[in-house]
Amino acid sequence: MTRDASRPSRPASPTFSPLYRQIKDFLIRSLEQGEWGPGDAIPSEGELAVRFSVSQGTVRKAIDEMAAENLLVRRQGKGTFVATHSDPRSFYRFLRLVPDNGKAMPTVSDPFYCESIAATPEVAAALGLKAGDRVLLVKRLLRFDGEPVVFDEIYLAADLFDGLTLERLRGGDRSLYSLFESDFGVRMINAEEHLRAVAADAQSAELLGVGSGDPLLLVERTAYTYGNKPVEWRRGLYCTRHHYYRNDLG
Amino acid sequence: MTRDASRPSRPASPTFSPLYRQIKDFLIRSLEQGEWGPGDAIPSEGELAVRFSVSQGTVRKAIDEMAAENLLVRRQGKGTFVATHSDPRSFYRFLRLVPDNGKAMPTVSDPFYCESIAATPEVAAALGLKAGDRVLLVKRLLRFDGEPVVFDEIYLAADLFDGLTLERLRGGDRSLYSLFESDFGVRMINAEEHLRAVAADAQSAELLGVGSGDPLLLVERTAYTYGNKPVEWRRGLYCTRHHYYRNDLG
DNA sequence: GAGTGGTCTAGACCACCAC
DNA sequence: TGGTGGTCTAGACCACTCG
Repeated sequence: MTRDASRPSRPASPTFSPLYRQIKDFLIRSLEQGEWGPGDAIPSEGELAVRFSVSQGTVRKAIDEMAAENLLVRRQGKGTFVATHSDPRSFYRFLRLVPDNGKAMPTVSDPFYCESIAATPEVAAALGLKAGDRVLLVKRLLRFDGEPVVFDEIYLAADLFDGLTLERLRGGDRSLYSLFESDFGVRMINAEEHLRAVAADAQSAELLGVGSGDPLLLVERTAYTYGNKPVEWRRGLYCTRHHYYRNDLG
Repeated sequence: MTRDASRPSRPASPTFSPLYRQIKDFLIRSLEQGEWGPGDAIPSEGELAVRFSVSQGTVRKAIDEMAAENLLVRRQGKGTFVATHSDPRSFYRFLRLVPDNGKAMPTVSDPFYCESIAATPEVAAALGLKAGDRVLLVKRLLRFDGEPVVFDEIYLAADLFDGLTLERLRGGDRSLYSLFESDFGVRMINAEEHLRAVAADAQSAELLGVGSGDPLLLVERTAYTYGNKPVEWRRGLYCTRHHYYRNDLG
């Protein structure tokens, strides 16, 4: 890694970062550039140590942090793998809705609208675009055990999701993020949600089978890919009659 | 630590846990028993290594995990300290409400009720008590910049908070958890929240200055101390007209 | 048995902090 | 100046997985 030849010496540069940090950054850049795809194994710790001319412990620390951030998944005896939304273990990783009776219910996504529109100022700001830029708007219902529970309006930067159509969305029973990942090479890394209580408008009430004016949970989500780049903004209305939004505070 | 004298050998016991795990467990038990109080420094890594007859790296791994779980706080050059709710850095650590305009507002807790009551089945279940056991009920308003935003009903296991009165609650401008920690030796470690959208009842509407039937964010929280023991359950109604509940998804 | 991640050691030096 | 956490090394052995 970037370091002068006389090993034990340290650059006193103001932008100094430790070796394991440089390795981590390198690995993240490699993921960004698709060096290894979702689900693939990355090289073993030993091999990376040789490649970077550092000890295995240093590589380990870099990978440890990335595993803690859900970028990589370690599997003892097998290797270290690039995290993927296609893995059942993290299928609806960002969905915090839980039925009151605890049972894990079959979740079905039912998209019914997909068009290219001009970004509103609100959407443009969230996605780092200019107002009027093209974005894709997807509308869908999420059903738990048949019952409609979430109405989502999903905005996507059009240039990243070129060719996305309602047909492709309605294809398999994968999660949206799984499809984005495999078909468009866009991997959602983390997200931030803003929650509010609002009164149902006529359309949402109709779709969710509640009365107009009934309280709904409004969930606005911005989702980020590598480099904290926002690539999705969604506005979801959750019916919380028989479900709740679960959050663990550390 | 528990391990036979012939060092390199490993007990093949079915309940084997690695050395750093045993050290971590020991440290947690020490915290539980008040060996070191909130804000205190724990012994240095070197000293603990000697005490447990392990290398510093092993102690380090134990402490690393505890720091990641917010049980300890590392400060380079100074030492490792027991986390505390009295520290400004984690004053309202569990409060996720944020004003729309981003400004950090002065948050004021205004308790107006504190009585001992018999636990309802719901409260008893949450706190691991029997229905009818004594619990303390505290009601309070939370104001942001003078404006009432949260109405909390807080239930506490009576035996742990003996002597808690409205006067003591109204004392300083510390957070509740800071007071629980210093006055009753009960430290909140983590919590789980269940969120729903509900319609305001008459009392809540009055207190929060909204219309009866207006949508409010219902936040039910169970808070745990060491050993995942539930010690508080609260029902909060959040007015989300000018504030939102912020959640980061990893 | 070969390869991978998981644990552990003993020792080195650096960066930060307080006195 | 001495003590603390932060980084890094070189090497050992263990536990798990798979062919």
